[in-house]
Amino acid sequence: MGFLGRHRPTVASCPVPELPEVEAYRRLAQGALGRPVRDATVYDPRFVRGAASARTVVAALRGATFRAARRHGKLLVLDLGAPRGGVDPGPPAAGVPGDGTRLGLRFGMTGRLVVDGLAGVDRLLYASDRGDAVWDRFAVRFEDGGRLVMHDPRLLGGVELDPDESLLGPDAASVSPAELRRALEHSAAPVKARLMDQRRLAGVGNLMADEILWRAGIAPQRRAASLSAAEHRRLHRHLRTTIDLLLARGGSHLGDLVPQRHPGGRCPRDGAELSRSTVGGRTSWWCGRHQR
DNA sequence: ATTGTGGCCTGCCCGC
DNA sequence: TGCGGGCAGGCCACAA
Repeated sequence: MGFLGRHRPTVASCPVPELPEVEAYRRLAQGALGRPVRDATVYDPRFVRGAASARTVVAALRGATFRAARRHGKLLVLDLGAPRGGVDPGPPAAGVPGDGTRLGLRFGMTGRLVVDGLAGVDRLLYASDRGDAVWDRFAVRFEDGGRLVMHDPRLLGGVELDPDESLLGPDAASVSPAELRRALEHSAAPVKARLMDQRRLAGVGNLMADEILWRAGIAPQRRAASLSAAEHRRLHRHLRTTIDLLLARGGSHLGDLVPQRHPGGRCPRDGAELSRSTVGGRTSWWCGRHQR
């Protein structure tokens, strides 16, 4: 141990919560549907985001049930059903803030979801593997005794009552070519920054952006508006196939480029040493030989 | 309006 | 051996 680059690939072999991880959490959360909530606990008030206070969030949950688990980009939305014996409010109006019918879960970088003791993702990059209850930030206790827990050492995630889903762009897993083009055209920003802008396109984080651009052969610092029609098509194709691949493999860290995102790392395609720089405020790795 | 920057938050690993 | 600093990245406030 100790020589340059030895530890980094090891660390990078653990997932960061991006779209594939949140999709795994969504499936996990389906196991929480239809079960009456006995109580909810906010262990750290900083974990509650948005206008509603921790007290309001807890009040909205007590006696309710989760009726659906949806994913929009990296946001997991749990639709709240009526309290037991109450009048069902009917289908929720997605994107309407303030109606008290939806609970949004964000995982930041180190957040994880645990339902009845089962984690949706085995390990997290930069998150401790220890399941210390110290880092439980929010929990829902069901009448049947089970629990839904959000665990987040760094508090970069959070829960929000009635998150404004209209602020999110189209979901990256189903974005159409025209939608992707609209997210990129006329922009002087680097194409990578635009891909990661959740208002334009929801679901792509730093690791996936590097993987997608590497596969598409497009340099991350290229101005978004400078992409040709052929590059738009190529980027869309690789965006969709990369997401499908990572969903199938089960994690955003399971791309081909990710293991090489460290000093001395080489392009898996042509063997060139990868370049590193900051693009869109994030550390970016790319191949100067084939990404143009 | 768009685009860029820094701060939040903690664990880990480095050099001193 | 301990300590300080850099770094990881999603998201937000803020500046230009």
